[in-house]
Amino acid sequence: MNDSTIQNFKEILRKEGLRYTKQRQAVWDEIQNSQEHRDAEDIYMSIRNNGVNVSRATVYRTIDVLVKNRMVRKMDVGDGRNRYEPRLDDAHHDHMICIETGKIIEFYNEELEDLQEKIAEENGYMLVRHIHQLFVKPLKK
Amino acid sequence: MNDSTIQNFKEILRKEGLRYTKQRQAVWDEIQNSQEHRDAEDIYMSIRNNGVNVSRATVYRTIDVLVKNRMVRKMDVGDGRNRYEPRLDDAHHDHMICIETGKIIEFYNEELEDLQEKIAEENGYMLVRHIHQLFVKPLKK
DNA sequence: ATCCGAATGAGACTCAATCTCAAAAAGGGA
DNA sequence: TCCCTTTTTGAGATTGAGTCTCATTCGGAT
Repeated sequence: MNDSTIQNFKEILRKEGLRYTKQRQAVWDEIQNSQEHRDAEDIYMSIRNNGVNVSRATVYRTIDVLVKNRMVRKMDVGDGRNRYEPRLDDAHHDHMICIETGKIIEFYNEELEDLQEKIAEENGYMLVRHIHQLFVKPLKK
Repeated sequence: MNDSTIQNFKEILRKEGLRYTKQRQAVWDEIQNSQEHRDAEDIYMSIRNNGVNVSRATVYRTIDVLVKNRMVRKMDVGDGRNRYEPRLDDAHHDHMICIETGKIIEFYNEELEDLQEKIAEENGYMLVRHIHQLFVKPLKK
């Protein structure tokens, strides 16, 4: 919502040859203003509740642009609905999903990251990206 | 297709309170006889081409039983279609997917497995299962 | 061989995501 | 500011993997 982020967003649209519209801004604002892992329907409804008229098609189309430009991270939690979270300039992290409560916990482990690159290289490949989710349940006390 | 696997399959059906039918056997045969990572439609079509009449509903229902009983592994490669592979008695492994060729390479790394359990525990959780996929591209020579 | 509850299958349905295309809006030029 | 061309939007249709329904068929215990 601050000026620099808006400028950055406009810059990306320009680079992609796309126009700046209030719908696109609303999608980015909505994702950016919440640090949660939300699905497209949730984002769509929130924008409408804020009084901005937008369609699902536009929400999905805008998310694609944001994901492509690494402003938003798309995550598949395995339940059929993708979740989205802002990337801002924070570091990479993976997710732990509690199978009892549905809670999503973020984690980052340097050793794990290095190991993955090493495994890819040992097989003659270069690591481009990865999906890593731990499905967990609370430790019994 | 050999006797011991058929007996094992019958045993599982009995344990689940399910009947032994030629459709269920055909689904298990089809998955078992190919070490590839196949989608449900592919499995369905192959069975029909082999002359066994079966419906998609039965294929999906049977796969659920096989997955539950750890005879088949279900994997989400992120393109909307789950893939299935027989587990037989081989050890656990994860997958590396080449983004240029679509090739799926299996890998297993003990250190990686240990690290995941450690991370879960550090957060007060117990690791139940995980999804781990490396999207890679060939190293330039 | 009979019988009854379980299994099957054709097709309806679900639901996230994508597509369509007429109408609306952006933004550059004058 | 007003035009004009091109892009964007949105309502609703469509897609496609997977699930559900329920009348009919089948397994298998007796």
